[in-house]
Amino acid sequence: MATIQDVARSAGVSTATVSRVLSAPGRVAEATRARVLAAVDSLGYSPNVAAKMLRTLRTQKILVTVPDISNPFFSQVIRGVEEAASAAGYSVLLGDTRHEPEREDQYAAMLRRKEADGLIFLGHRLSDTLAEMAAALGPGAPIVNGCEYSPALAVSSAHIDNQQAAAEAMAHLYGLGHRRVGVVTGPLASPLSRDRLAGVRAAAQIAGVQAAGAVEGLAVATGDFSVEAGAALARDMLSAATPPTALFCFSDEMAMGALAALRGLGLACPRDVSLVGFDDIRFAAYLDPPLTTVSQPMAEIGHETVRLLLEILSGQAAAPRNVTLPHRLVVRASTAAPVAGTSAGG
Amino acid sequence: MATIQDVARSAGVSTATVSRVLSAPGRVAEATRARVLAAVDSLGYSPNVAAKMLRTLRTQKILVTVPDISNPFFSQVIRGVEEAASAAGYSVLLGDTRHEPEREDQYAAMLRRKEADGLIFLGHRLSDTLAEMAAALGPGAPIVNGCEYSPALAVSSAHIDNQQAAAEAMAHLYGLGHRRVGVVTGPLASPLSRDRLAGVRAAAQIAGVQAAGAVEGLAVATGDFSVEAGAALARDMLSAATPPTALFCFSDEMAMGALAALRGLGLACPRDVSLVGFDDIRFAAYLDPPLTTVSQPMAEIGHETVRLLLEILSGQAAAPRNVTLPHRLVVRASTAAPVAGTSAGG
DNA sequence: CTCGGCGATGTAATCGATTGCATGGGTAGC
DNA sequence: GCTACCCATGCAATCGATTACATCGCCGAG
Repeated sequence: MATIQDVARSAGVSTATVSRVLSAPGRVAEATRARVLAAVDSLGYSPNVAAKMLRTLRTQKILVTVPDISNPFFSQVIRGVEEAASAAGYSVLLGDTRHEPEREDQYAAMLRRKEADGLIFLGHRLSDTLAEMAAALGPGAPIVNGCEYSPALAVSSAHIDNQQAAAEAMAHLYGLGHRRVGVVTGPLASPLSRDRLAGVRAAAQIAGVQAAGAVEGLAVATGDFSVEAGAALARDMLSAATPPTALFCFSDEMAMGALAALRGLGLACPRDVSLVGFDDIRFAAYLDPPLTTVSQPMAEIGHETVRLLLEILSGQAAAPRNVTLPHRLVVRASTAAPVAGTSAGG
Repeated sequence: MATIQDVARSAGVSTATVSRVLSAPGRVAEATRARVLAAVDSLGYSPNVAAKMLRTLRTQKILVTVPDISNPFFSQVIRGVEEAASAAGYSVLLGDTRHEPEREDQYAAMLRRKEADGLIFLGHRLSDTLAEMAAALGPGAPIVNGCEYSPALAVSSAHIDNQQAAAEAMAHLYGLGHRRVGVVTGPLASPLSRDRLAGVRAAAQIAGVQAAGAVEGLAVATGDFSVEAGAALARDMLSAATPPTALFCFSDEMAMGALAALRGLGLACPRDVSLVGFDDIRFAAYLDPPLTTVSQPMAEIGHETVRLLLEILSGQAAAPRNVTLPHRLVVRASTAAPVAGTSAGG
């Protein structure tokens, strides 16, 4: 491994000059620069990152933590992060927290030890020590939230308008004539779930006013975004005395579970039960029936979080920015008007 | 940020002693050690990784490259890698190569620059420069292959017995009475696909011998593991003059695509077409019908690759080891005996 | 002709740890 | 009581870059 010393010797200059050629090419004379560059690639030199890091306190690394990397929604966002990061000359340190606070703390410590220049966390949980750090450093804290937006944490974030998106999904169901809708949320500790639930309630209210008394109610169950939870909760809801005619799941994964559950109960989708998911993961269009869902721009969320982080790292961030990216309700075949007999109209 | 100097001063010892307390506690007297440790946590000291890295040439990082992180199979393997790595005190640098050679080279360069102690690559492609490095360093090269096994590359690896697994899947279909089977492979550049195909052929031959002339043939199409490819290729195969009565896809994703395609053609699974997938991703059991598939121990593959890499890094590896982990054919509802009329027996 | 100034380059301190070698005190063996 | 050795610890070189400051030569203005 050639060092900067070797290059300097081979080009007949000092290490300072070599360093300048590589980082501030303008400050060194044309001829010298050429000589140095020749030496650089004849020796195949590339700077030692550890030395550079020690000196500059910059790692060129972004730490990305995610509650569950095997969740396709997150893995698509991460793909976007990786893409944008590597385009900007950063590498990605991956942390799968598995929803465990100790692991969150462990990764938080990495950031505090400056093993990465910044942190992008997907999901809503930020370790306490980092929350303090964010509060202390203000907009300069190199921490960005992806997918979620927690007003309590004063950090930049990239996400969709979850409330609005959920309201649209519900409006779609009400528009089709559904009156009893079951909702399978994510953990309510997450603002994202609460926002969506708020959207759901707002839509229900509007629908109730428009068709006075026609909305019979909302069954709400709290899931954890997994197929298994979707299946279990959908089964419960659909086994109730007056089951909903439509189900809205806060993730496509849960919708997949719900689909399996309703089949298990001998019900058909959308004939007996309409189903709406959330995320539009790659498989949503390939389910049977193809899933109506809220499409999130996953790659774009990833890109945007990186952009926000780089903005902070370059010192240009005056205040946290919360970027709302566009979502889209994708109507496929899993939603339809309820069969007349089923809808016990008020 | 407290440095080792601060700790030394505060404990009234030299930096050498502090360093020894932290890395070779046995070599320092009880009383001194206690004093140093007290100073360490009163100052909240933790060593600067860049400095340590510079001095020791160890990064405590593992680079993991993957052709597509958004593929749930890979993301589950990565989850296993991350888990084992972090348990061993390593962090994971993620590289999504997107099947692009330039990105592979870019990450290969990271390893050569020693930005990570070792590389785990999922998939079959290893950049040329690293292949040379592996050849040159022999078993000492800190490179491990996950999921795949390429005899040409003398590197350690963790994977299942793909040939055997594919043969079992085919035997299952033949055992049910299928005679015309369509196979949707992955890219044949990958040994994994070739191994599975060899298993398929071997099984076909055995079935042919056992039930003389009964096996009418094998339609083989080459996919790329994606839902889209699965859908397109299945559609083609099933539209043939004498379509297969069963399909074997080399990934669950492609099987999902195939499922959608056959429904699109008005066919039912398993009544008209049986379907076997590969991987047993989390969703396989939730499809309609639940998918018969070859289950791979994804987390375990991840763990094992880390174990192999650590073995190399500790200098204990005398020769590359290729670890075969157990797979399991999981029979669910997507496979059944072909309907009599459909099977145009010889 | 001289001096100020600037552009190009070199010198050397510095980042924060690790570690080979030196040192000094204590102990055991004879 | 002396020597030899060992254990605990300190000293200082070192890893490979960056960069503030010093230096040198040259040019143009007065």
